[in-house]
Amino acid sequence: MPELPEVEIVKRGLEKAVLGQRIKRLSFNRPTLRLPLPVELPAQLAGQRFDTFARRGKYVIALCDGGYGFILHLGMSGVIKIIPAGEAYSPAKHDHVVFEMEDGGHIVFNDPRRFGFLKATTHDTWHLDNAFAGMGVEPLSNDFSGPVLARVLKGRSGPIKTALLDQKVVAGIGNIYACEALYMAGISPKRVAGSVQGKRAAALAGAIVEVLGLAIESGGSSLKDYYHADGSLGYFQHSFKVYDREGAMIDDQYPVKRIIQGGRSTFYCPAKQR
DNA sequence: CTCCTGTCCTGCCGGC
DNA sequence: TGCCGGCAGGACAGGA
Repeated sequence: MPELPEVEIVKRGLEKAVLGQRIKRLSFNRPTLRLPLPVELPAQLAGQRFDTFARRGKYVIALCDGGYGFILHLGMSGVIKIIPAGEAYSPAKHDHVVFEMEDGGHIVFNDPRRFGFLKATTHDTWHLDNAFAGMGVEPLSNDFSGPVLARVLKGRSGPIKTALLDQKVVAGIGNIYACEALYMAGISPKRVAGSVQGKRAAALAGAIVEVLGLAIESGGSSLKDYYHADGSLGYFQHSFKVYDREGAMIDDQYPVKRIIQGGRSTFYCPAKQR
């Protein structure tokens, strides 16, 4: 579920809550998520301070002053919960990873479907991790533009919607924001990806930047200090134009349709997207 | 290379 | 009320 905006909010929330704070203890409540949890990590991180949080695509990178750290992916259903110092932490179902901070606060990774994972890494090597090999341009960086998008789409014969979900094309876009950006740009999800060039590519790049930026903004502003009352980070109220709105009317007359592409739902408004 | 399918796992919702 | 099928925001492997 978490796409780039939600992951960005998680990263900012962690910065706000525990940057510079010392970890007292890290514990795992099961041996494996999507990948085995790194058994060496609790010993590496005990007593260390968080000194860096970063995001690349849908990944959060967390590093400590001792040089060790981890790369986190929230999968489909993962959330980070922050329980501030002074509040009691009561373990909940699917709390798989628990950081107990020196000040008494807790950071918890909860993931019912267990598609998420956590990998050990270091300050010096995290950027070399396989997770980032071949990953596409960061859409909110200065490196992203219409011409750049046009270049990575060139020659692709599959539909544009499916291409946008490929993390090698653009980093961090998932099913929701692929649908929303295509709607905003007026481009049909069924259009051949390679035909999104020139003006269309510029419009789509602009729409991607806008829709991701707005989502981060609304997440940041609608969350008190970036976390919910229950402490969970990573979800916030969105208002989507087409996603999950099959049958809704655009301009009171054009219905939103749902189709399947690459085994996943696509929502779009045929009358408004070509 | 690109594309297509299946798979991992739990929870929730709608229909009967 | 309960049971069952379908579907869910992701990513990767394997085969064509």
